[in-house]
Amino acid sequence: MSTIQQVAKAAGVSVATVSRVLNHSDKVVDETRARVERAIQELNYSPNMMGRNLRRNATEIIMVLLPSISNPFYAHAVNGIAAVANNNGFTVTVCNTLSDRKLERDFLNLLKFKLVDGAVLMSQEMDDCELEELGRLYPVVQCSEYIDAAGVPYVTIDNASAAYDAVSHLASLGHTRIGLISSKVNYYSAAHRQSGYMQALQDAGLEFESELIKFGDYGYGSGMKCAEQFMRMQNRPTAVFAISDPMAIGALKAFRQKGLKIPEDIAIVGFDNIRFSKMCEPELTTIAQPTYRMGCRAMELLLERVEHKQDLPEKVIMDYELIIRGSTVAGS
Amino acid sequence: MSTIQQVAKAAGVSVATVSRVLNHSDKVVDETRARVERAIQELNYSPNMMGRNLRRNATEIIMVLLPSISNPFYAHAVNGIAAVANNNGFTVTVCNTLSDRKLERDFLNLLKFKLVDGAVLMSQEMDDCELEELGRLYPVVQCSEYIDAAGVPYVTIDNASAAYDAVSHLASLGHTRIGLISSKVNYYSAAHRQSGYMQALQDAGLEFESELIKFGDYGYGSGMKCAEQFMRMQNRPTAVFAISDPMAIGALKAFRQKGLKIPEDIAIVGFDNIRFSKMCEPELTTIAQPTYRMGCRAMELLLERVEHKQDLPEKVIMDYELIIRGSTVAGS
DNA sequence: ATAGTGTATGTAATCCATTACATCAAGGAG
DNA sequence: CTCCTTGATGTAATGGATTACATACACTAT
Repeated sequence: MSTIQQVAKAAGVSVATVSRVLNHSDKVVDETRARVERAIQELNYSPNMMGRNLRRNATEIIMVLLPSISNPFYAHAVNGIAAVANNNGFTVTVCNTLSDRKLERDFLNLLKFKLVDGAVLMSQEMDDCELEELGRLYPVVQCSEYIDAAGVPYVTIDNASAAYDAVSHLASLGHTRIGLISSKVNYYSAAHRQSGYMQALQDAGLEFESELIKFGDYGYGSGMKCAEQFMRMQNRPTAVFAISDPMAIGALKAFRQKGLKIPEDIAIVGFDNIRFSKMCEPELTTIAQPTYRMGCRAMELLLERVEHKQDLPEKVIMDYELIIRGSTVAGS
Repeated sequence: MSTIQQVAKAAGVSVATVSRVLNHSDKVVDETRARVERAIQELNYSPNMMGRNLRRNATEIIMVLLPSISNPFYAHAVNGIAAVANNNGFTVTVCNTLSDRKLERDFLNLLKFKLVDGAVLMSQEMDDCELEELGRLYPVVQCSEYIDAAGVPYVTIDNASAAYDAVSHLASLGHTRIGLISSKVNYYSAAHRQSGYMQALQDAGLEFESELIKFGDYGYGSGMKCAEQFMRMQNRPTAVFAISDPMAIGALKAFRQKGLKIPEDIAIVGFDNIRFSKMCEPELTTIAQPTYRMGCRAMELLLERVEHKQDLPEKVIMDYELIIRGSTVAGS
């Protein structure tokens, strides 16, 4: 590996001149520039980023923190984040916390240690206080999952309203016992979706019973288990809203295995519109978030913070869409 | 942000002593160490990694390069990679190339620029020569998708043999016209699976016809399109082997939409055993790769290269498993 | 001819932590 | 009592690039 010193010597100029050729480009006479560029070629030189970063105190790397890359929901958001980042000369790196506090902390240390310039948080294990401090010290934004109180900008949808629409859709189809498959993990989005569910029941004049809520972990398997619990009830629901597509699909699968017909015997609504929601049978009615655009928007907010050190705690609420398919209305 | 100098001054010692407290721990008397640690606490100091990395010429960060985080197949491998890496004090970062050569190059520059210590390649856009050079210059290993000729270590399964088993399974069920859904992208794994398919046909005494091969892009949608092509044939196959699960599931969906019964009218085998393969109807017969363990093994190889600069081009072939489910044998 | 202006380039400080080598004190051997 | 060893700590060079400031030169205006 050659250094800037070697290039300077080879070109017969000072390191400052080489640096000028590499960067600002101003005030270097053509002939000198040519000599330097030739030397760079010959030595196959490329600047050592550690040296540069140390001096500049910036890396132009952005980190995306998410709990599990195996959840396809995140993929589109990451693509949106990356698109905007790349357009602005930043590189994006994905860090998989596995919902582990210690791992999450390790990754966040990359911010502290200045190894990344900023972070997009797609879900966090930390509490409001920690997040609030993090937001004060470093450029971070939240995307999709968020904590409002922490003064950290976020991009999200109105989860309560989306859940309200999903459940109202079921109610409008005549269902009077509507189950909820929620999450035992205590995410705010889950709480909001749950309160949207409650509100929709109330507005439809339906009775709420605690038995109607089961708790999963966002995965297929847990959806199946919740469905089995529903089927063991004497007075089982005729419709179920699951706060994630994999849980909805797991439930759908379990119901069908027991011989129930979807949507005749039981209707199902999911959340997130993952690709597979169109592949299962019947296709799944679900809420679509504009994940790609949410990622883009989140990255734009982050860029403002990284570049201009602006720290208005912006809040962006994006539109969602209820996509009606065969799991609630036969033949659609 | 405080520096080591400030800590040294606050503790009334030299920077060397502070550094010793931070690192080797040898030869620092207890009382001094206590003073330094108190100063570190008070100043809320943590070492600047850029300075450290510049000096040490290492970052303890490992990069995983993959074409698309939305393909669930990669997630498990990444988890395996991360597990081993974390156990050894390394941080793992995932870089999403979107199969874009330029993006891939940008990410690989992180190696050149010393911003990461090594890389696990899960699929590459570059040609044999570029890969060979990359392997000579930096610690890299291949996982799953690989190029043999480049002298870069790899962990994989025997793709030809796996495809052979899949197709032989179909032949043993009595199918005589067996279609293949392959990839138009020119990955070696696709070529190997295709040659396993050919070999199995030959060994089963079946005729090959070029019409029996259709080409997709690994995704659901392309699987559906291929299935539609098959259905337009006068003499359509009674069984199909797809080299990815999403394509298999897409095909399954398309066949069912046309009223075909699976597996009675047409049997389907996929590849990768993604989670959905158990969620679709009927469940999908597929080849399972030990993805998590492959990730672990790849990371172990990489660690040898990163730490001991060992450069034997090791080749690890792992076992796969044919998982027989309802898409080929009713009721299983 | 002289002062003044502007442009191209060089010198050296700087970012922060690590580490080879230097120093100093204390204790042991002769 | 002197010399040597050992252990603890300090001094300063080092890694590579950036950049404020200095210098040198050419050219214009008077």
